[in-house]
Amino acid sequence: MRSPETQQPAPRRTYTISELAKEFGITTRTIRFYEEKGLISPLRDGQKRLYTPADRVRIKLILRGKRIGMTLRECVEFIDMYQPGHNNAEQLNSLISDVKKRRERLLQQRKDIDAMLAGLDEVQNLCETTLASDFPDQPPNRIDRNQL
Amino acid sequence: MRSPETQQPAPRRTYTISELAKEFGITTRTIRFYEEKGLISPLRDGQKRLYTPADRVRIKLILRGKRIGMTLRECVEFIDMYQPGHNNAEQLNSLISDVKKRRERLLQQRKDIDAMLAGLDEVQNLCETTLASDFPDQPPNRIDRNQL
DNA sequence: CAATAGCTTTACGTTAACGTAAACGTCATG
DNA sequence: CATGACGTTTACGTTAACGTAAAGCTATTG
Repeated sequence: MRSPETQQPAPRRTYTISELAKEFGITTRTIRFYEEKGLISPLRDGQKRLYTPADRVRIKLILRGKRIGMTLRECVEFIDMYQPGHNNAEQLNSLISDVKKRRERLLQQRKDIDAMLAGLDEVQNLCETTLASDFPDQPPNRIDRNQL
Repeated sequence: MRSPETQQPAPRRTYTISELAKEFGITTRTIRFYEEKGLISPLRDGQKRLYTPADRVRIKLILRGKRIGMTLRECVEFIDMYQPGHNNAEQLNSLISDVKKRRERLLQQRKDIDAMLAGLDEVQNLCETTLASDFPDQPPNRIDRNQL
């Protein structure tokens, strides 16, 4: 019944620091810095760092947080929300409270983004109509706005 | 025909630095810093700075940019997209190109935010079901998830 | 008129998030 | 065996975005 295909690929794989750096477009210095700050704790093969898939995910989450302007500290806080480890009701309620606050901030950020996107649409339309009316000779490069 | 009501409220009003600081929850130092960096150029009443509604809007836009992790430089770049001043076709096409790049980044950020929001929902659900099953005595504070 | 409140300039301090450089280990390879 | 290619630690440098403090102008108010 347990055919090999149904088993997880068993990601026993590990990564070197430069592999991850290359994959994520960051420097090894950055990865070591994150370790310095306690955001990741890779294994060691002798002196060399070995990164598990879990480490890789953490880095991914960190970079995602950074893209929306979170500090490293906030990134850890966010990631830590995923790790249970919380037992009693008080901690759970506290966590729920944190989640709610963070959600509010994210919703505000999404509002901000939507407003900016709308602004960009306006600007682009204005540019294109201006181009079409003032420079009818060279038609603007066709932009497929439906690609979104 | 031009009844006073149809006229714009004529926002002749100006603001002091501390008024704006209070309104936006920032310090006067921050506002002066933005001026230092060329992001705003308020008028002067003698020695004192006087901010127009336009200045106020710029600050608003700056803070909006900052909320989604833009640097001050990026904020100016973004705001500058709104100011035409661009005449020839080359500049217009360049601006369109910038707009497209910025849009891509914003869309990526929105993806990130949505992913994080989904994660938060999961965490909250987990917390609440855990609370409900492990501590049936004290029911969790009811959270109206439909408020969104 | 002295004090308080609010504004100004100048300038040095601070924190986060790395960059950059030096100096060294280690393993494969021509 | 020397020479890269890759890894390591240590440490100082850098930039952005302000904080903080000092010292002074200016208007009103008790």
